[in-house]
Amino acid sequence: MVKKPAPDATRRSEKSRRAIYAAALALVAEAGYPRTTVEGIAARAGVGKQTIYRWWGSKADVLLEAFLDLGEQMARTAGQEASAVPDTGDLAADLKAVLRATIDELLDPRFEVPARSLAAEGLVNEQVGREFVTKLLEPQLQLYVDRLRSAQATGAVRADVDPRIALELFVSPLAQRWLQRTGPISHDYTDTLVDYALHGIAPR
Amino acid sequence: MVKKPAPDATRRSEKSRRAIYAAALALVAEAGYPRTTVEGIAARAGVGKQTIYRWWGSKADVLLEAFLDLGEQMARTAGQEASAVPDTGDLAADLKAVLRATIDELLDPRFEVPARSLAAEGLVNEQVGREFVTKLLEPQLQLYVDRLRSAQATGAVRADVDPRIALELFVSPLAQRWLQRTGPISHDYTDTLVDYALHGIAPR
Amino acid sequence: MVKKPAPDATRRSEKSRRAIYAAALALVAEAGYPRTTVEGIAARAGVGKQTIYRWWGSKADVLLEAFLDLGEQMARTAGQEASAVPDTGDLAADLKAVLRATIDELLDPRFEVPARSLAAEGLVNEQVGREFVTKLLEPQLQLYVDRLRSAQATGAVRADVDPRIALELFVSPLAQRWLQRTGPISHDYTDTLVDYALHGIAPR
Amino acid sequence: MVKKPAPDATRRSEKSRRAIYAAALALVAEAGYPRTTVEGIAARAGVGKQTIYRWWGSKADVLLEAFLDLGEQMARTAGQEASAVPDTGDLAADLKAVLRATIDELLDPRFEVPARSLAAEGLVNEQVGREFVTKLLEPQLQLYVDRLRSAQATGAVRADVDPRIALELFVSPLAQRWLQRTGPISHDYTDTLVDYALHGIAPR
DNA sequence: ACCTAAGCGAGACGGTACGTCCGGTCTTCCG
DNA sequence: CGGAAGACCGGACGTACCGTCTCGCTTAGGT
Repeated sequence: MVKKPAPDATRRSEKSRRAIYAAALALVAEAGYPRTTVEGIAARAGVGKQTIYRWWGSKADVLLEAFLDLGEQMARTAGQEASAVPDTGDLAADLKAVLRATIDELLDPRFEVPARSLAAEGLVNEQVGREFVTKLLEPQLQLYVDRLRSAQATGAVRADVDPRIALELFVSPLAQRWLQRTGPISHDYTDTLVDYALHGIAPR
Repeated sequence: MVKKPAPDATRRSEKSRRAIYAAALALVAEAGYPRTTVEGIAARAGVGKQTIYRWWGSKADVLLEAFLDLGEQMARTAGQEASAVPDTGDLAADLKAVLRATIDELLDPRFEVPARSLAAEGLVNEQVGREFVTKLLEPQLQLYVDRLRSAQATGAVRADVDPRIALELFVSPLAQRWLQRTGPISHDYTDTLVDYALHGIAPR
Repeated sequence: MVKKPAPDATRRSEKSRRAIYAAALALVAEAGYPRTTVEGIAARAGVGKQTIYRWWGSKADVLLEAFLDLGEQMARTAGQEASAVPDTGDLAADLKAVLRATIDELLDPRFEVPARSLAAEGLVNEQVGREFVTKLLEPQLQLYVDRLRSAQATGAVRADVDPRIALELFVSPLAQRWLQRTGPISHDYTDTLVDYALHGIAPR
Repeated sequence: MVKKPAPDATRRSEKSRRAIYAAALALVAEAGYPRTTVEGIAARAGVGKQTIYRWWGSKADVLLEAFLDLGEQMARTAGQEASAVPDTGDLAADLKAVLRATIDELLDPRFEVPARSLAAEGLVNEQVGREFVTKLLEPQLQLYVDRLRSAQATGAVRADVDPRIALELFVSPLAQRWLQRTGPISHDYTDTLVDYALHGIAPR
C-alpha cells in the first residue's frame, strides 16, 4: 500500500486551519451540505485546495473536525457546567432538565445544519459514522450512563438494569424525532419520555 | 415561475420504469449511494437519461420510489401476515416477536443499503425526508399504535399512556443503533428494550 | 439493402408542407441555421416530427426545398422577366445590369440567411452541395452562358472563349465577396469586374 | 456583463495544446466536421473537456487555430519559397505556376477537409468567417496584389487596374469551383483563367 | 354509408453531445 | 517547505435534439 509522505504537522498554518473551519461551517449553514464543495471552502477560506487535501481526506472530514472544534469552543466559552448530567438526587428532574437543554441545543441553527449533515454522511459512510459516534455522540451518552449508575447506587434505578441500554429509552426517541422529523419535539415530550422510561407503560 | 408541461403519464413505458427501479437498487447495493449516478442507472437500465429526468427530479426520488416499489412487491409476495403486529393477548411476547423479525429485515442487505441511503438523504433533504417518513416509516409505526391501543383495552397498558410516544421507547433505540451504529443489535437487545419499556427502569 | 416503403405522396398534406417551409425559413432567418432544429420547425409548423422525417431526410433537405419553393414563388409573383439575361446588343451594359440586380437580391435578408446557410451546408455535405448547385446555381449560370453565346454570334466575345469559364470572371468574384465577406460589394465593383473581364487587365 | 476571469496563459500546458490540435485535425479528416465533437477531441487528445473550453470558445475556434498552426508548421518545414508569387518577368507564366501549385494543395486531403469545414463554418458564423479571411485568406491574396503591382511597374498590367479586384478574376473562379464543386479544377482550367483575365474575352 | 389503411399531431423513447461543475492531483511561484 | 493559486484529467450533471417508435385521430378512397 502506498502512503503519502505525511506532511510535517509542526509547520502547519494555524490561520488556514481556522479559516477552513469557519468557511466550512458557514457554507454548510448557508447552502446545505450537498451544495458545499471543497472548492467553495477553499475559495471562501482564501486557501488553496491542496491545503485542504493535504490535511483532510474529504469534505466530510473537514466538516467533522470543524464541528468538533466548534463544540470545544462553545464548551470553553460556556464553562464546564455542561460536562455532566446534574445530580440533585431527583433522577427524574435531572434527566428532564438535561433533555430540555438538549432540545434547545438541537434547535439552534448553528448546530442543527452541520450536525444533521454529519449524521447523514455518517449513515452512509461508515468511517465518518464511526468517528461521529465515537467523538461526539458516545461521550455525551456516557454522561447519562454515569448518572444512571449513580441512581442505581441510591436505589432509584434497579440494579439489574443496563444503563447503556436504559438511556436509549429517552435519548433515542428524541434523536429520531429530531433527525428524521418523525414528530414534534418539546419539553413536554421529553418529560413524558422520562416518566415512561422510569416507570414503564404497563400498570404498576 | 416556469413549470414543465407535465408529461403524459398514460404513455409512460412500464418496461423502462421497472428497469430503472431494478438498476437503481442494484447499483446502490453494489456501489453505495454516493457512487450511484443517474447516468449509471440509465446505462444499466438501457434507458436514456431523459427518461429518468422526465419522471423523477433526482437520484433520491428514483431510489425512493424504487424502494417503495420493492416494499410493495415483497409484501405482495410474502402475503399479508406482516401488515399488523400480532395480537396473542401477550403484549410483551408480541412486541418481542415483531422486533426480532424487524432485526432480521434490517440486516438483510437488500434492504439495508437502500434504506440507509434514503434515510441519510432524508436527513438533509427535507422533501425526501418527509416522503420517507410518511410513506415508509409512519405506516409501520401505526401498526404499533394499533397494538398498544388494543393492549390498553385489555388493561395491559395504562390508559393514560400516549401510544405514539410509547412505541418510541423500543422502536427508536433499535432505529438509532441500526442507523448510526451506536451499538450492536440482537434479539436479546430488543427483548430487553421491551421489558424496560413495559415496566420501567425504576424499582416497581 | 432495406428501403422504407415509400409513403403515398398522393395523400400528402399540402397544408403541412407549406407550414413546414414557412417555419423553416422563419426560424433560419430568426435564429440562424445551426440554432434551427427539426423539433423547432415541427413545433412552429404545428406538425409532428415524423411528418418531417417522412418526407425529408434532414434539416438541410427541408431548407433546400423550402428555399427552392420560395424562389419559385418569388419568380411567379415577380413575373418572368428575370429568367434570362437581357439582350440589348450591348453586352457590357446587359451584364452590369444583371449583376447590379443580383447584388440587390444578395443583400435582401430574406434570401441572404437561408442561401448562406445552404451554401455552408453544401460545402461540407456533398449531397446537399450537389443539389444546391444543380437546382439553384447552375440554372442561373446557364443564363449567362446563353447571353455569352449570343455575344459570340455578334462578335462581341471571341469565338474561342468557353462561355462557362468566362462567366466565372465576373460571377465568382462577386460570389466569393458575398459568401466569404472578403470585400465589400457594390454596383461600382461589379461594373469594374465586367470591364476587366471583357478587356483584360493587360494593356490592349 | 459577466466575464470569465481569464485563465493564466503562462501556465498553459503546451503538451495539451498540441495534442488537441492533432486530435482535432485527425478527427475532422476522418469523420468530417459535423461528426467531430468537442468530447471526441478531448478523448482523443487525452485531455479533459474543460481544458478545451478554458482556452477556446467552440469547436470552430479549436479547428481554426489547429489549422493555422498546421499552416505555420508546413511553412516552417517547407522553407520560405512559398511566401511570395514568383517574379520571373513573365506575369502569365508566374500566375499559372502559382495557381497550378494551389490546385495541388487544394486537392491534398490533409488540407481539403479542414479548410472546407472552416470555410463552411465561416459562411454562417461571422466571427469565424472574419478570422478565417483575415488570418488565412487575405495574406495569401496579398501575395497576388504584390505581384500585380510589380507587373504594373513593368507595364505588364495597366496602371489604372485595381490589383485587389484584378486578382479575383482568376482566384475567385478557382475558389468557387473548389468550394462549391461547380466544376472540375485542373491545370488547363487555371491556365485558361489567367489568359482570359489578362486579355479579356472581348476581341482584342 | 361503412371500412380500413394511410397520413397526421403529439410526444415518449434510447441515445449522443453539449457546456458546466467539481473531485482530487500536479505544478509553479511566493514568503 | 508550507501555502496560494490554479491548470489539469476525469467524470457526472441536467439540457437540448436527434431520429425512431407508438399512440389515437382524422380523412380518404374502395366496397
